Amino acid sequence: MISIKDLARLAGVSPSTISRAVNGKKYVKPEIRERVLALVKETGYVPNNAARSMVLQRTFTVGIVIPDTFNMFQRQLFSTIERSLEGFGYRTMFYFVKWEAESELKCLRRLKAEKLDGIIMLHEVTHPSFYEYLADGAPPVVLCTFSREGLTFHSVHVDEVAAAKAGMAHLIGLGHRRIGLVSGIHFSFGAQRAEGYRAALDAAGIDYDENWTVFVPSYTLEEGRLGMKRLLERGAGLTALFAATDELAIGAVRALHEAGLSVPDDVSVVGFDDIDITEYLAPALTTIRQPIQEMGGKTAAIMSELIAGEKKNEGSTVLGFELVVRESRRPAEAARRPA
Amino acid sequence: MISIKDLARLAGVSPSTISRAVNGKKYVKPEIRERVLALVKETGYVPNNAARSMVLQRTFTVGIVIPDTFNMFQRQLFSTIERSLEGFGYRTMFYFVKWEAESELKCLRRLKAEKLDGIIMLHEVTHPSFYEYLADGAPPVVLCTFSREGLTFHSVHVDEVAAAKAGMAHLIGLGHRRIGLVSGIHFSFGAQRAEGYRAALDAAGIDYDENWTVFVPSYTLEEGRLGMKRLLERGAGLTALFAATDELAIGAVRALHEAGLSVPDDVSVVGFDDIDITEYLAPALTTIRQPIQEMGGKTAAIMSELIAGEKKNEGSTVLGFELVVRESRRPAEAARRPA
DNA sequence: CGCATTTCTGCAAACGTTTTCACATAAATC
DNA sequence: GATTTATGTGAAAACGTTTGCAGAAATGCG
Repeated sequence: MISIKDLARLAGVSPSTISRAVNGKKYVKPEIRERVLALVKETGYVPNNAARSMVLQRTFTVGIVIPDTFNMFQRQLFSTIERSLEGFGYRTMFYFVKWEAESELKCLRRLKAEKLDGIIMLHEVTHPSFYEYLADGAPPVVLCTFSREGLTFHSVHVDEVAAAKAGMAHLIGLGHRRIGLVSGIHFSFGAQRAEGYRAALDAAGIDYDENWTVFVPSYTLEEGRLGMKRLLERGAGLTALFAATDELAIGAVRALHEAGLSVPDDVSVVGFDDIDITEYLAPALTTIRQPIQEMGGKTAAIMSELIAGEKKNEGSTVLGFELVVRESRRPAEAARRPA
Repeated sequence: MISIKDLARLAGVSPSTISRAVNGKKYVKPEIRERVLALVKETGYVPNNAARSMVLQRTFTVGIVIPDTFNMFQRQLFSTIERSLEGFGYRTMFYFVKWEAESELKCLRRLKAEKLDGIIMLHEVTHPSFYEYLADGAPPVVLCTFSREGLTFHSVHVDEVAAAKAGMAHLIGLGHRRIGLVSGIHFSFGAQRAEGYRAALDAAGIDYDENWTVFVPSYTLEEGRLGMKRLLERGAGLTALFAATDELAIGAVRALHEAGLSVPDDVSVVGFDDIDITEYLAPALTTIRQPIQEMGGKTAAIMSELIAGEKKNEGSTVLGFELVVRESRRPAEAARRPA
């Protein structure tokens, strides 16, 4: 692998001049610049990142911390962020972390070992020392899809409680009274969406029954299926289900089918996120759309401003959600065989 | 951010000793090692990666090149590889590349700028200079999910043609004769699966009709839908469809539904890959399973051996596939209304 | 033409590690 | 007790860049 010194020797100039030519600095004689650039192309020389970040004390790289089991929503989101960040001239480094203290600490060590320009959290870590680092020694931070009260980070997210309420309001508006919930025990959005669920029932004057809700350990297809099975075993006579994510909803629909029930003829289902696949399902899923493009773009833009020092490292950006009505719901009176 | 020198001053020893203590080398007095390690924990010191890779001339990092539009199969695959690589003590750096020469060249530059220990290709790039680099100046390379004839890289993949033939044989065995194909124009697997499709028809003595096949520009849900729509417009009376990926299959099923046709009552559908969601769909998708765990594990293992210098940088590992029969197919005589 | 700018160039220091080498001390061997 | 061997330590070089500084050459201006 060729270095700047090799190139300097080849071009008959000093490394300093090569550096200036390659980086498009002023004060390089045009003919020399040309010669150097030609040589660069010919030899395929690329400046070594490690050496560069060593002296510059930065990497032009933004770290993205994301659960290693990231769901389709997060997948679409991080792609948007990555593309957006690229537009701002930043590279992206992914840190997949598991739901374990050890994995979080490992991630933290890796974060510290790099001179990142910024960190985007797409994952709500739990270890206190992680937030300690973020608040203190770390480069600029943006939390995306969640916020953390009491801490002054920038965050970009929707109003989860209100969004869940809107989904529930839709079902209630269709005449449903006995509405189930499948949510997860992890991440604050799980609790917030459950809170929206309850608030909507309260607002409609519906007596809340513990039998209607189930909390699963992760937001996967399989957990959605298992959660719905548990709900079915209780025989609570539900005519509708609110799922905290589209994945859970898809799993739940499968469980209903396996039990011989139809969606939406027997049970209506509403999901959350509006991932790509929802509109290709049978039935296409009614869901709450999070504005993925906007979220990703905004997150990247804020990060860019933060790095440039044009913004203070705090503030909350709350984006709008949208109810997307598709095929998986039907008025309550049409429900033939409740679950 | 604290450096090794700061730590040396705090501990009252030289940086050399700190380095030895932190890296668990011999020749450090036990009590000093203890004192240093305590100090490391207290200060949260983590050695700087750039400086480290500068002197070591390596990064303990494997680069993974992957399409920025990676599908669910690739998503599951790279997670497996990442986890596996972590087990071998390697970090992972992702390079998302678009289907454009410029994007490939950019990726190439980034690859060169880093002193990676190895490169795993989950994406079949096209630019000649990319393969030139891989063959020449690059660290060890493993191609995963495809191979490249004439070039001596290690590759891990299934026999695509045989796998497609197996899927087709299943449909033909069910009595289907008029079988459509939706595949893509990019990546060699698109052509290979189409080749298997044709070979199966030939073997069964079925006259191949150009109207039965369509090639789409990418392997997305939407392209599957659009591809099937085009097929439907031709009115070729198909009783079955073979899709080159599960995503295409899901999109195609949607198109059939939109046309008022039932899967599998009117048209049987077989996909390829066996991504997670296939078994949760209605109908659950019959498909060819690629052994994702095994592929990822094998790829990581080979990479690890390659880095350790225990293996030559060539050779092909062909893994087995498996037909997974689910609900999306039915004997041909049962087909009520062909497409 | 003489002087003040401006443009160009190279030297050397710096970034934060690891490791070789030389040296000092302790332990083992005879 | 003298020699060999093992253990512990620090100074210094090296990795590949960028950039401040100083000096040289070219240019501008009266």
